[in-house]
Amino acid sequence: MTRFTISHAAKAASVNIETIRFYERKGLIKQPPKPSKGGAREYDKETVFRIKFVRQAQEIGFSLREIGELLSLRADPNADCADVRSRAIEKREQVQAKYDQLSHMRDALDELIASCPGGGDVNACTILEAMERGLHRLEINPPIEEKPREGSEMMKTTILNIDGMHCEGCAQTIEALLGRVPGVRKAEASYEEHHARILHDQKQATVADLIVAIAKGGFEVKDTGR
Amino acid sequence: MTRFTISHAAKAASVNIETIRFYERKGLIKQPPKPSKGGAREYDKETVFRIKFVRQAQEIGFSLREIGELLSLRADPNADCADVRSRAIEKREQVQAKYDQLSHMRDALDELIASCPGGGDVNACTILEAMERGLHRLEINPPIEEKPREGSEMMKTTILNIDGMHCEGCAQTIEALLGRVPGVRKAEASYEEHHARILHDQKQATVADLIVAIAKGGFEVKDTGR
DNA sequence: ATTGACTCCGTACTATGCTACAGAGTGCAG
DNA sequence: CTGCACTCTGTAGCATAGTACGGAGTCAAT
Repeated sequence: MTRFTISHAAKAASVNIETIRFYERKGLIKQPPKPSKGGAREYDKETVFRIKFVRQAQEIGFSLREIGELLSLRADPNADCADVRSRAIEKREQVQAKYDQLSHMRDALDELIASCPGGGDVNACTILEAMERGLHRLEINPPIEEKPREGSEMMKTTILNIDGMHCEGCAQTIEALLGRVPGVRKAEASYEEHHARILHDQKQATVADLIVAIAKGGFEVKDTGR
Repeated sequence: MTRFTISHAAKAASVNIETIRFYERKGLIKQPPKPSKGGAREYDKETVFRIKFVRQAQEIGFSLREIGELLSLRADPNADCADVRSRAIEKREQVQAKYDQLSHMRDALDELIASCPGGGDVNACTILEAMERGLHRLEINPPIEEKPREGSEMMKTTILNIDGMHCEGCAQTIEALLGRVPGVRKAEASYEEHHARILHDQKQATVADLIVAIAKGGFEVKDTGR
């Protein structure tokens, strides 16, 4: 395993030495112990990779606190699976939101580039106009049709058989995931029986919505019970 | 046109009043003049949209300086088309880089979610491992094969007829775009003759590479001149 | 006319994320 | 053994991006 002094590690990760020490103080990376034979601390390549990850995550708009949260996600059997899973799903949603935002901005820039000075599709002259037009197109052609919000409720209980639960915590995760779906009134998941029982308004939350929410957690719905 | 007082504008854009004043001082938004009839300044909905844009752009990792650069891109016929275009292309590349980064992180999170505690594809236990595995997969199956870097040079001059140049500045943009392609030794673009003459190493920069580079600027290659 | 809810302007304070530097120690090359 | 190039520790300074606040003014309702 390759060993680095702090200055080599800094060079390898393209950061200032002081930045490494700063991250150590912040707890983002652990300070390697002083070798018993004396001399300088030895940094390994995993730590260098960690530092690079921090910089990359900053690049896409995460704060050091958030990056700490990302780094603390460990899916090992000793960790609380439900907790890790739900934090990872939350982060995934944050990433997805940024992703959509970037995609929108990229389209706006493309339009702007094509518009100079008059070759463009709708001839947007500023990035704001291009962004707004993008939003407008979304409104005219919504990618997913709105759920009917008005009208009478259609409450129903659905039972879904689920694969992939490994502990009671996973069942709790599923309950949390289902609870967040609009239109779900009550959700109970059982690890022993590998299923979930959901009371939901069919108008707002379809069975497909429930399955999608569960799939987001990496579980698989085998069938709708009996 | 809807008018807002500063407090309404702040509420509409979900920011603090002081933040609006701060952005005014930074030149990100212009301070509306005091109405001649006296009273409070009136903010329009375009300004509110501008503020929201600033927040969104921050969310995806742009600094206020960079956001100022984005906002200053105007593709109107009076602006220097070459300058706007090349700055827009630069921003587009920044956005794309972030986009790729996010996509990679999302994949890593997906793998992590699926791994808890043992269901995953390769069973990565931390986001770092998942990221590293992602990189590794890229190395095994590179999406684009490496260009042969070694071997003798094969210099050649290619002439491309190009549509969409509107001014001498656009020709300069095309030269700049071509100049950035590895393997291009010399590039000359002419607005009057609507073509570009490129001296390039065919081993490193294929004609297809040149066309792609030009297309990035929103221009169209009609044909390879005679 | 007074009160309350604002606006306006300037200045001061804060958190985050580095970056620099002083002063002491350590290891090894010449 | 004497430099020299580092390391280590602590503390101080800096840029960015807000946030707070004091004091004066303005408007509209009671």
